Amino acid sequence: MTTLNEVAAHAGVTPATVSNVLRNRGRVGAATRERVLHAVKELGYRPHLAARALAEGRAPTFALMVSSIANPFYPEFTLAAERAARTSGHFLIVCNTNDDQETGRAYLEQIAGTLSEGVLVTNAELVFDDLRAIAERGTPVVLCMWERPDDPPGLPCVAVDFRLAGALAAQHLLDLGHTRVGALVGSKSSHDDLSPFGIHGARRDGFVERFNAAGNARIVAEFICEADTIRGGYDAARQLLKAHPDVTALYATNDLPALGAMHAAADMGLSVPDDLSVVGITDIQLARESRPALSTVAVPTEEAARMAVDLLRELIDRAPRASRGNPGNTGTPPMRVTSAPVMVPRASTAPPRTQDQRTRSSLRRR
Amino acid sequence: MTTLNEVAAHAGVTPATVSNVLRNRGRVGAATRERVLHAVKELGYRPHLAARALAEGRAPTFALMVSSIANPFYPEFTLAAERAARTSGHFLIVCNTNDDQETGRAYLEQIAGTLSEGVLVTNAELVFDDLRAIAERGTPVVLCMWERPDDPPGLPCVAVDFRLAGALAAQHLLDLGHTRVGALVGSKSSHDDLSPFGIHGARRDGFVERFNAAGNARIVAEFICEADTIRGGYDAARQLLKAHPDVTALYATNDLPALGAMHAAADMGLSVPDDLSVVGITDIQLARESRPALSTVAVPTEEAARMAVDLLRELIDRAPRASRGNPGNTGTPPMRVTSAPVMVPRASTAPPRTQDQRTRSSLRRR
DNA sequence: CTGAAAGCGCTAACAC
DNA sequence: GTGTTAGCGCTTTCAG
Repeated sequence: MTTLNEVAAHAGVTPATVSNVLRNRGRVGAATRERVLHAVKELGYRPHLAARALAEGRAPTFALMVSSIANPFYPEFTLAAERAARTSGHFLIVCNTNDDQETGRAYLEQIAGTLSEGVLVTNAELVFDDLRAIAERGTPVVLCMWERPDDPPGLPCVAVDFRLAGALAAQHLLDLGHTRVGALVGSKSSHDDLSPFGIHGARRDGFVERFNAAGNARIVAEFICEADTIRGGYDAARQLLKAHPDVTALYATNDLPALGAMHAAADMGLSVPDDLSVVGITDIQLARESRPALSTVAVPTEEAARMAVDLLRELIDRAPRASRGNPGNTGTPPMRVTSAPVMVPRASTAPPRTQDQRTRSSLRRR
Repeated sequence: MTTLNEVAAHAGVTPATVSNVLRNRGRVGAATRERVLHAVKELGYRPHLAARALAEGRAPTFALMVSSIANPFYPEFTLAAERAARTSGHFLIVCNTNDDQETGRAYLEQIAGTLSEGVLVTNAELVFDDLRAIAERGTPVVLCMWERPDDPPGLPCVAVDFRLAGALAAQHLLDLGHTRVGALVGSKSSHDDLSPFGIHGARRDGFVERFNAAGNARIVAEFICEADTIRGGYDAARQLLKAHPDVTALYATNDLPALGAMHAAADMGLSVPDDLSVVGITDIQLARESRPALSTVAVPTEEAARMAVDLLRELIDRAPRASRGNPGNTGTPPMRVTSAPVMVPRASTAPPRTQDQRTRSSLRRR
């Protein structure tokens, strides 16, 4: 490994000068600069990032906490976050918590402020208290997909109006003429300060409110999705459809369960969208690629990732290492809100069949 | 931020002692150990990983290079790799190269050996030379999904027998009685020392060889998949099916294109598997979750990830930081081969229709 | 068993 | 413009 010192020796200057030319800091004479650059090239010098991190008091990485990168939403987010992070020379360390509090805690404990300059969190519920602690200790933290702009989490965050997303889904179904629908609502966290519907409370409430506002329509049933997966949606949808065969549409608070609901419908002999409409939330890649393509409320994932990284950087700049350890600015933590979600109608939703169409189709079931 | 020194002062010992108790190194008296531990707890001390990295000459991270984490194979691999890495206290830095040589190079240049103790590479083609350079410089590198066990890359690697995978897919189709099939072969890299079919050469050759070995069967057409995506498979399949409507089955060298082929079939009025069988390779999560579920050759992804991480660690131990800069052991680089891929028949493959069934079905097309 | 001292590779004041 | 001098926080010989 070749070090700054070696380069300096080779160029007949002092390490400080080399450092200066490499980072365009102090003014350096054109001649020496040439000599240094030459030596750098010749020796194949590459700065030791860990050493630099120590000296600068700041590491060139962000930690990104996700519940599981296997859930297709997160790779999309991760990709965007990484791109954004790279613009300031930061690397991204992925931390899969698997929705396990201990794992999340362990990551934060080790990484925050020591190997990572800041922390991006997509699933804050489980480690909320730890995040507060980290933040108070002076390491910037940003919650990346806060679901309720109207209810700030008490930490810096980027919020997406998921209540509106739910409302848009409801409106879409209403517009198509659906009056009896079922809802599959995802719930995993049992964190107390969240709605009884867990982390998808806002998505659920937005849907319910809007749908009920239409006098003649009703939400026939709500079923909890045990897991935010295709399988979870499949199981929940089967139950719901069995218990309430008269619904003409299903709303799911996330795309994966919505996709699962489509499969369930298919397996029960219902054709989507003719017999049953299905609408989800997020617009992950797969929603475009499923058959039929999933109607869903698109959420600005990339924008959220970019905003989160930007916010993180601002926090870092605002609280330079000088003030590390200080509680930092005591004002209310900043919140950014992304642009609004938008309904993306695709092939999984259609007007409900008329009564006798339904009768016919019902006969076909099972 | 509380440092080792502060803990030491608080405990009335010297930093060396604190370090010792924290890492169970030098023998420390039970009493002092207690005192130190107490101080650590009281002050909320957390070791500064960047500082430790510098002092130890080794960073607690691995870099994982992937072409794009958005391709669903990689998250699965990443998850497994992260788990394995954690067992030795390593974090994973994800490096999305987007199949761009410059990006890959930039990552390696910066990270390898300075912020990462080792490099895991899933897609070596583009940065092969750089990897060699890195390795020679003394930073361990492992290629994670080498496709041809019989043709070692000249770098440490974990190989999966993809030729066999192709053969298994062929055998499956043969067993079902297919005699006229099409092949969708993925190709992206144009690296010279690879087959004309790019990085999927082994998968293609294995299939072709086995299929042709059955005298009465033939591969009617091979089409190149421009992109290793659902869309790429969709486009290629459409073309192939249009040009060769008589094939009864499609083989794709990866699951995503296979999924796309199923969609293409659906859009062309062909039912899978009745009119057309489709088989892929890998067995990504999505293969299980598609409708119909995709028949595919399962590749031991998790095992590969684990083996890769293990191998990387061995290389690190073998070439301790003392010998950094030395070419290291000059023998031929180690290669590990995972257990064999296995055919997983699911709903997307079936025996071909008999002649008049086909005629009927053909009429339904368009 | 514990302390003292040197140094990992780099940056950052400040002097010359 | 360039060199000098201190560290960053931790590990690690080597003495005591």
